[in-house]
Amino acid sequence: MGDTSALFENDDVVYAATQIFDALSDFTRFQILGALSQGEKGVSELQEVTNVSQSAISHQLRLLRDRGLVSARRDGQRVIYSLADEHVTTLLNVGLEHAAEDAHVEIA
Amino acid sequence: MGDTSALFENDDVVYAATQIFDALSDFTRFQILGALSQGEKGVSELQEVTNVSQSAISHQLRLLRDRGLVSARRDGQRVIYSLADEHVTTLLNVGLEHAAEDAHVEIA
DNA sequence: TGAACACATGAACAGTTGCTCATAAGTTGA
DNA sequence: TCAACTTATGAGCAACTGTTCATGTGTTCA
Repeated sequence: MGDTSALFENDDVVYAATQIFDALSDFTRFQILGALSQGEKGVSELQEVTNVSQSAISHQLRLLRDRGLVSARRDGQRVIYSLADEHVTTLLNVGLEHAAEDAHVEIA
Repeated sequence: MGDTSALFENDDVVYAATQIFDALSDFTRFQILGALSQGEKGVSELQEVTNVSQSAISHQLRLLRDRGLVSARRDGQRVIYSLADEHVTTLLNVGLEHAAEDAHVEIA
């Protein structure tokens, strides 16, 4: 890992970092991204995972699309979403691991 | 890194992860944590770094204390804050690196 | 073409967030 | 003890967030 200390002085970079973290800070979005980290999925599949309404999912997917975290392709009537950024997988895993440690949950 | 995929099904762990990310999702808090990642600091020093009011800093420090991300000790009139959790440093760095890459900023 | 299906979008609303302002609380030296 | 200094806190408020509800858009198949 490079020396990141100088990056703290670059407001644009700091802001961009906060935006990434913000995307991961909501329960529904985290679940969506978690599901997508295990493979691309359609909206109805994501709905099963998250247990919120179709509309709510779509709104969150729009936010994630706008921030460049997921990308979409159409397959007939369905729209298939996938992670647009490998970075996200890393952050999800690091965040989960740390949360699990704090909560004393064993990692396989 | 262990296999984290099972953790996505543990709502408590997922929620804990979102709370960590939430702490990192605000510009002021990110600056505070960034400054602290380079060593413990008093409130007035943090105020210089962040350029917001003393009250605003204190409110954010309270949130970070409540979430267990920073710890405080008194030194005379001053109160010295430091990171309570090594995890945070990792996340700050990973987030910054990724943000810098996205923004095509060179890392030393 | 039209009905059925899958997803997206806009408005509206309650809940939350981060700030300011005023003030309180803790510490030191005179 | 009191004034000066540093930090913390509560109330209040404008801005933002995540959801629901209603409806729109795009696609398939008969």
